[in-house]
Amino acid sequence: MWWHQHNLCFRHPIEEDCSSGDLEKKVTTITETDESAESEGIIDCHKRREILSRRPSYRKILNELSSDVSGVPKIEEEKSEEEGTPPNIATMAVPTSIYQTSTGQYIAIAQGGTIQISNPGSDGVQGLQALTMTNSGAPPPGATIVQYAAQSADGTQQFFVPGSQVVVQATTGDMPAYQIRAPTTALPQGVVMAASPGSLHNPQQLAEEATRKRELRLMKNREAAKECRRRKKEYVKCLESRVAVLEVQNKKLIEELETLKDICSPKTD
DNA sequence: GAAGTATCTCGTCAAAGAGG
DNA sequence: CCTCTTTGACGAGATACTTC
Repeated sequence: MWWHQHNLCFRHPIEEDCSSGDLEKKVTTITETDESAESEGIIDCHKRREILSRRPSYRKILNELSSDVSGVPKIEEEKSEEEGTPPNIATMAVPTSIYQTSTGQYIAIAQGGTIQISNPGSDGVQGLQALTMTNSGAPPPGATIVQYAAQSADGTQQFFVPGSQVVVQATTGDMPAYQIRAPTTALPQGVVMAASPGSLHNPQQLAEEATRKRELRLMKNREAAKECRRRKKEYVKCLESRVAVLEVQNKKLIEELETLKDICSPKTD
């Protein structure tokens, strides 16, 4: 595991005194002793271990590197795409339509089927969430009416968007979830069905809820994996460029050493 | 061109960290 | 303790490259 080496870098020998078996599975033990370890006994070893044993993320590692070495780019907190202008930001600049929900959130529907949801409390881009309609094609002419119901007891909210699709907002926990759905054929367009918690006792509905939760989890993990891989690539790139810089530095130092040697011990003919 | 192999990319799962 | 996030591991499919 490549990150084990990073743990080696961050780990302090004092950890030997308070290390748990679980921790040992992930961290290679440093055998050499450190004189300062004893003097630092005052420090809460649990706290220390907590800090040191944390599995470093690519973002943290790279930011650590970037603080040490100038010229190393930092991985930003929220970077939607690597090169160029992120598509959601670009579309955000010129949204086709902007709507406000009953809870005060703003929804921007851009060309290409991207839906952006922003919270009123958030400033600028940070509160934006982008959703892409998978089956978004050219919206039918005139289909720009948004209809939504008042928030139900469980926080579920639906509203129609162009393209005869439905955005379903389900506020489970503190993170609102949004889904793009085709409206059920049984319901006339514009009629909103919001499931109340009491109506979920039906086994079929429970199964549907479980499926929905699973799909949401998979979708989130899919995106997380993409982001993780992007960070990993960036991190590897960063390391490679750092190696290149250090090689040049090393070469220069060797040359300098040779020059100094020549000066100090001139050849006698 | 077909077959085989190597490499890449992506989705998913599981385990552990992080935070409330 | 629970939920969410992060990331290594794994498998499947796609693509590139090589050999015949």
